[in-house]
Amino acid sequence: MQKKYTIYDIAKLSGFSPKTVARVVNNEGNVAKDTEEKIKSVIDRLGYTPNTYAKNLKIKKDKTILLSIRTTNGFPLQWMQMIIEQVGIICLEKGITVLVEYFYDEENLEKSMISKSVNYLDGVILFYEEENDVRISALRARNIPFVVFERAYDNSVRYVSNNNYQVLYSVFDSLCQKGLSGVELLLRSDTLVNRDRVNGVVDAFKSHGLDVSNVKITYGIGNAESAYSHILKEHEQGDMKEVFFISGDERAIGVYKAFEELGIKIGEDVSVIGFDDIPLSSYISPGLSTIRPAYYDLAKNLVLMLIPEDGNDEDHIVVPASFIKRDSLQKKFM
Amino acid sequence: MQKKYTIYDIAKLSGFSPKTVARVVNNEGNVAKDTEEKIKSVIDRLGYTPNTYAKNLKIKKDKTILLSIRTTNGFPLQWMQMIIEQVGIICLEKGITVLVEYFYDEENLEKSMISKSVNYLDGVILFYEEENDVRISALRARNIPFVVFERAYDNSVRYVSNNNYQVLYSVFDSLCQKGLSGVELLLRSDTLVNRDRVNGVVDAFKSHGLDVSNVKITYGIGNAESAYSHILKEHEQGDMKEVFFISGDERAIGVYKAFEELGIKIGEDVSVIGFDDIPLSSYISPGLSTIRPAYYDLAKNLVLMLIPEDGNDEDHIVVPASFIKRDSLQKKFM
DNA sequence: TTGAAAGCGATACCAC
DNA sequence: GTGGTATCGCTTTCAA
Repeated sequence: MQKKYTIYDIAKLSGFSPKTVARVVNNEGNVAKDTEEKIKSVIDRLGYTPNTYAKNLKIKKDKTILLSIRTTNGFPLQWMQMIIEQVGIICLEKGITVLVEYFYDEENLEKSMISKSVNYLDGVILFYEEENDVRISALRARNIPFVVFERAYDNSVRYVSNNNYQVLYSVFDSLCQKGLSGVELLLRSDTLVNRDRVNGVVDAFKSHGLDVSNVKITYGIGNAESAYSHILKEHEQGDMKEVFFISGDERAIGVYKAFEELGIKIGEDVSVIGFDDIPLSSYISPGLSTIRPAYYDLAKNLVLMLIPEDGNDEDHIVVPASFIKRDSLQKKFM
Repeated sequence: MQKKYTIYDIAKLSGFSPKTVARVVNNEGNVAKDTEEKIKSVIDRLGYTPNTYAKNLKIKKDKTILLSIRTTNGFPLQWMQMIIEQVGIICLEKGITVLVEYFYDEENLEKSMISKSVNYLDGVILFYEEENDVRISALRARNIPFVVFERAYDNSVRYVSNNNYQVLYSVFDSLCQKGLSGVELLLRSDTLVNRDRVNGVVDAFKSHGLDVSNVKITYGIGNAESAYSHILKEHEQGDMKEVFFISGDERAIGVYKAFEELGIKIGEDVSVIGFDDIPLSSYISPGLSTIRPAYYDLAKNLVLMLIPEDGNDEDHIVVPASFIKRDSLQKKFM
């Protein structure tokens, strides 16, 4: 471990004052070309970099945001990784430091950055908000700005979300027009996000004068396995709709496996529609029709909510997603 | 925005000195029970938390590591997310702060934490090291400890890796014993990791006295799409092996799709083996046989290399992976 | 068990 | 263009 140099070391060795060194380091201008070169050469020689802590002590300059990810839902899902990557790229560009934290139980809150670092954090992005989320009360108590991904339970909480209602409405409006008889929605649980999606579908049916009983809603489909066994059971009971919407492309794999075993052809006998458009969706066979969130826009808005640039002051931002048609859709819907 | 309280505010309001407040905040002991209670109540009332920058200025206390992820390889892959999550959980437990950074081109190095924050970082975990990686020279120049995931090009660089050679050797040793005639290895490119894997397979064949020409090596299979089209082309040319090892479960989807179109039955006519054991692998049909890295152990060792606990001083740690047999394996190999 | 005072490494303000 | 100096909030002696 070698000695860490300070601005005073550079000042002494270059023969100028600490303030002038600071001017060079921070590109403040008002420095003679000659002076600048001399100072720079000393800096390079010693490999000096400013001490982050000292720099931010007097006046906080660096921006830092935290991604707080609840992990109780089991395996990390790919859509989240896609947003995280976009957030990372945007923040690198803007010089914002990104922290991540996998929050997995309430007792860990005190170990969390949320509890420890008030002055440190400029904002927090919360994934998987729950009702009465302990993270939110902690953030409020500490006055740390935060934003939730997907519509929040607490309406006073700011969020960025997909246009769940609208995109589902528009997809099913179009399918109804093309003769859709009925659909089953396979969902994890009765969350706000899913309520929006359900309402979109239901309203589309209504707008076509179709009976709402043609929309079958099934909760408890939290992973590919439960999707698989649900379809098998349903087939046995002989109560199947024509189209299956499954909230999460990863889980669609379970639906595919079930239909394959049953000898039912996806894209011919039935249609399957997912949500997320993860990379694998175009490579399973038949290609999975799905709803593609605008990952970059979602990420950008999440960051801007915490570190606003000019006049961003909306509390709720809804980002349009798009429908990607692939072969899992019956011909008549294409 | 409310006023941020300092240790002096707490001292004044509680009637004790800043030092005594510090003793309470940091659980240093040697404080009268009564004093402690009074001070704590003031702290709670005002929601005081220490200023991270001031705390670390005099003597650096907080531990911070950076995950540096190169993104030129396209979509984020799930295995990486699985390691990141484990790293996050381990660090939360240990009170280590985790930064992530998506590094996507050389020019961004100067914006990177690697360049900016010497005093700030206790260590860096590098994903997707390349030959003459600019990140490594920067880290060296700045004397920041780092570790690479998977065997490094530069042998003086510390790394944590899967036991690529050994696990492939052992898998193919067993398959050869059960009558394997030939295998094709579908790989992205000629990296060290893949060389280890290739050598494991080749040595297994040799140890059974089999001709090495039975091991066909194909590079350029970087995603599901290229796997798909490669298999189709190969079938046309009539040059197919019996077993396919594809480096990355996500890409196996392309192989599945191709065989399905060709009417070739995986698990009967051919076998497919992946690497990573991501969640979807058990739900595609037939279930994908694959090699499962010990994600938790990998993560733990990566963290310990940077923040050693007691007597960790190895430079290269190789973590055993395990073979998961599923239905994509022909019966004779089970 | 408690407290006073020096110092960490930058920045900002004001001189020159 | 350049430099002195107080200051940020906490920790660390060292005394009491």
